[in-house]
Amino acid sequence: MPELPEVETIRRGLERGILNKTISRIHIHDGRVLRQDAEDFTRRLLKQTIVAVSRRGKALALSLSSGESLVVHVMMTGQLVVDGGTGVHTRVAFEFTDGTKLLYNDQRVFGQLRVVRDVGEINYFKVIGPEPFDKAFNAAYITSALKKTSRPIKTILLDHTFVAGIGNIYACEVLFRAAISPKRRGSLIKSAEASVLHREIVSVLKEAIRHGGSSMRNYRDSSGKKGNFKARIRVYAREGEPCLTCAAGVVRIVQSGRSTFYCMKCQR
DNA sequence: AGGTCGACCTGGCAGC
DNA sequence: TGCTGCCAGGTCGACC
Repeated sequence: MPELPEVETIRRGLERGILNKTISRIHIHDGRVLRQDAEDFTRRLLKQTIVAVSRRGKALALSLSSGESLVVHVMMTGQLVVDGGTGVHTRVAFEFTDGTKLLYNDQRVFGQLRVVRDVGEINYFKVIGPEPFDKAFNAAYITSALKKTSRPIKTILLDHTFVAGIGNIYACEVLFRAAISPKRRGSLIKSAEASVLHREIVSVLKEAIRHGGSSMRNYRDSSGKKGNFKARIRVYAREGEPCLTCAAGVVRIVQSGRSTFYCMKCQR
């Protein structure tokens, strides 16, 4: 599912929907999404108040009044829906003392929920690279990181140790807007191009957040709504359709086992 | 050590 | 209709 803009949209929705609410009951319909014993999970969450909702990369952390955190990674098909009706893919349901609910739905059961004392216990938080909107993520950082690798730039953008939060859709969109071929080796990216990459990463992600993210299949925000950025997507999943710049056909290739969409004429 | 490739799951869709 | 194979917003560990 979701990449940074979608997870950020969920985070904002949760901030509106469940901040300061206290968990009164937990129903675990499918324990496979838990990364710990169900009993331990429940015990550490019951009677806890949600005091903050934060995001790092594509992971969410709900801070609890106990000082612990409920970390949720929705992976491909997870959804956190406030006050929705239970469906076939509801894996965990949280009830609050005011009678409202938060559902964790997940078709493919790839997502993970875990209560930790400190998010630093989770490997994802240890290895993840800078947030794209952080000062530490800039053209100089990009230039020096790319210099060291021969991997294709598309694969590098997907590597969350390089930068947090970019997934398959936005990697394709960023490269299209930067007019850089997804096949270009990192070490062959010039520093002027690194500046363009930085600018496009920031602008595409910000634009996507403004539009509530992209829904290709499963993504829904915390109120169950689809994102609107799909209408602004220029290459992702548009194989065979005309490039919006030059009208040549958008092509699909496979890199590191994942689909890449791009325009061979506009992206060099 | 850097880079690539399944495995983890369920379900929708195209093609026969 | 019903089967088969392919594809899907991610991440990790096993391998070369």
